[in-house]
Amino acid sequence: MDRTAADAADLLKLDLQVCFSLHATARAFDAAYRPLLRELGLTYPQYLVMLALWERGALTVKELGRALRLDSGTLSPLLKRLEAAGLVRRARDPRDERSVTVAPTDAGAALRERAGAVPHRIMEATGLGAAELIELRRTLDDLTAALDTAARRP
Amino acid sequence: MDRTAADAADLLKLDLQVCFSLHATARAFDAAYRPLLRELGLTYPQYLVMLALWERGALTVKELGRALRLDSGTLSPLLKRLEAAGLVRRARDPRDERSVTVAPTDAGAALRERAGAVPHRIMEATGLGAAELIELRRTLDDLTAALDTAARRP
DNA sequence: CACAATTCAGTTGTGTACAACCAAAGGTAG
DNA sequence: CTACCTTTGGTTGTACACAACTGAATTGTG
Repeated sequence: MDRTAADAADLLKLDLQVCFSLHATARAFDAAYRPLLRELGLTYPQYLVMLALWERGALTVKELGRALRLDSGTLSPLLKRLEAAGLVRRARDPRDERSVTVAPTDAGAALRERAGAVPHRIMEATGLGAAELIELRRTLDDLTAALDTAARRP
Repeated sequence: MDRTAADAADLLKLDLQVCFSLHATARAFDAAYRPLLRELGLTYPQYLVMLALWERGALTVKELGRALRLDSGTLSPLLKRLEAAGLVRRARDPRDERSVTVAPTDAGAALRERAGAVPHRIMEATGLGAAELIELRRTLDDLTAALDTAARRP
């Protein structure tokens, strides 16, 4: 294989390598969060839901799904586990019985204090500065937007 | 809240936002691969296994796990599904009966041709050039390494 | 040789993640 | 008012992903 052919083959492998690296990093992040969240009795997606509720008070399942990019098939059982743990309350909206409003209980709100140390410890583990993290986030969001757009025009 | 306090709060949220963006991008990549791989009857992790086998011929479960960063609890059922689909063959290594060697069948090898178009179509969907993809991959790999190192020193 | 420690694949249990489908509630055109 | 359509949350089925454990095979050590 000559130089040009080798380069072309490498190029075709690039997307795969990026996708693979992406999954590896996502799992490494999970592994970093896991022991910290374990002390709170939360998984990472459950932590995301609690963060959204701490920030915005009460949300419907649909609003949570849009904010976290998760569908009802993922959220429904997750929210039932959080409810069973006594951290959130679920109730049909009286004005639209199709909607279910999710809100933190007192115990769920109290958990916020104990969760305060998590972000700092994770940021340390990344070994990156604020500027680099901001740049990375922008790159990832742009990439997600491009993939979403491509998915809608097949 | 004054400017400095707001900046500090934003900084603490950064790791979360990066981690969230990371998961979102990983899922967007999955969604981009899904319809292409569906035609081949593969999921993305199964595609990764087949790529490794196409490249290197035959690997033990342990070698696959190290290459793809997956453990036996994930690989065992995945490989059984690939075997049930007739794409790979599994056999105990006669020289070490603990090891299981996985190799593509003729059908598995033949699938490589049909998979040839996948990388190009994904790369188009990312909307990124080679240089940007290379840079992103380097950033992600560094980040994974930093998180792995931090995980080993708690 | 005997026997403890290690390696390797597999199993079980829990928790995402998504597609496909369902039922109830609400809205709308006729 | 009725028939249709959309919205919303839920359920089912399939497939990762990992922790914890099991059991067989191998290796190391006295």
